[in-house]
Amino acid sequence: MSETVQVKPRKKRLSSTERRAEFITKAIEFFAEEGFESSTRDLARHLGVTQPLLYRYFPSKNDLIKEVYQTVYLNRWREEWDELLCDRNRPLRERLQTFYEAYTDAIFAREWMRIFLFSGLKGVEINRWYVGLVNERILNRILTEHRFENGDISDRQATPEELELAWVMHGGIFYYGIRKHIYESPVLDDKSRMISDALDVFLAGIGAVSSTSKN
Amino acid sequence: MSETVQVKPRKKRLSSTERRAEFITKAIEFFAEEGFESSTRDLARHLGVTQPLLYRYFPSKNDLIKEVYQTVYLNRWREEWDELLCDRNRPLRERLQTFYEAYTDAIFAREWMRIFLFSGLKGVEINRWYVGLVNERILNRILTEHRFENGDISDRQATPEELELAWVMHGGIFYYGIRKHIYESPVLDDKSRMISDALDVFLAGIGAVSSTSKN
DNA sequence: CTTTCTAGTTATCGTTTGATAAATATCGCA
DNA sequence: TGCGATATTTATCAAACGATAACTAGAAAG
Repeated sequence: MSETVQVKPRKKRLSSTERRAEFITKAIEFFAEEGFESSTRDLARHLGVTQPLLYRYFPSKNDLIKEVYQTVYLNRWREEWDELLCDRNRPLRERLQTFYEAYTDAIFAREWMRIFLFSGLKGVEINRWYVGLVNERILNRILTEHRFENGDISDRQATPEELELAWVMHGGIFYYGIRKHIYESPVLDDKSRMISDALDVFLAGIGAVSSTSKN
Repeated sequence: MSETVQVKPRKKRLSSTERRAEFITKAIEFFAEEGFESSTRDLARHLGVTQPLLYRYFPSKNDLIKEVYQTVYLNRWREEWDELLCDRNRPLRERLQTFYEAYTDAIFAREWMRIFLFSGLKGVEINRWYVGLVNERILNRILTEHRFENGDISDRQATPEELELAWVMHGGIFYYGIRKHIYESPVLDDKSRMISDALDVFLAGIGAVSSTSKN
């Protein structure tokens, strides 16, 4: 008989922190697909290890989930976007196109979208925090920049109606990601075009709305 | 001692089918809040009965969940909306305002929104079916009616770009419900105003987009 | 009042769950 | 090569899970 060589697909042994990071990365994949109620045994199978090993790296399932949240939510926002949105050397339309293309590149990932909604349904704190971030770092800035570009030099706040309209625009773009990654429904391939149209429509409409007072 | 009267809070005994319907109604409340992974014991507690009783009305937990889906999804669409959207005696703008106010009255309910998203994340068939319904009975009709009102008598299909823009509008409105019932974030109180602005913006922009061909 | 039917409860089964302890395998290093 | 440290597995626990069977109560029919 030909000698059967025992193929060991064993990877190089990683340092403790690297292994931990690998576990979190794969836990994100797993929980994004199966939801956070899935069992630690199924998770361990997805990691290719036994279930009790998880408890050497994380004190409890809930602690692991918290780390998943942290990893998914944090470092998603890029500092350069703050400057981009406020860069008055470039026309607002152009800034918004650049921003939304980069932003949706970052968040329109299956894992991020699904974990965002899973955590939203659970009502966890970090989700609410993120909604506040969108409000302040994106929408209010857009409205401020729009007022500036249209010569409104009063430093008034955006009206609730203006803010709502910005949310409708933002939500319309965001819903493209929901349709694609949650509903798994076909969407227009050309994401840039979708963004472009959404922005055209928004910028054309925002002036009319903010200057109109309805009862 | 004053005689302690045994207060029996027992309701009138319902017929089997009525009781069943009551269980489903309360199961919708429960699952909408806690998710479908929650235990039948917690559900029974919410119903004020013991857990095995559930199995007298439903063969299994999964069968109960299916009935919850059916009840929540079905009969949500009103036949009159089909006629409303296609009623060419009224201006499209007015039809859309009436429709979206009624439609959002129907779906912007905490239970519906949450079960819709829970089931969407699980990828159940009925959710995909509903997305198709929105596509055909709302968005494609809106685009057809818009073409008609603007004198485009060719019976061409809507372009993918036009359909996408309709989805962005619809998604923007829908996202108002997500923010309110999933994120539990404050939204503009005046829902009619939100719809009105979203429609103004959409109808102003759709013409420009459909007549523009970008590479 | 007694009988009958069934909505409802109590008791319990086998499985799965999160978690722990003890045993083993494998690496880094002298 | 052999030793100590640590990564990983095997074995196991108590609690919670979906589900079933056997018992009980309470209304309806005679």
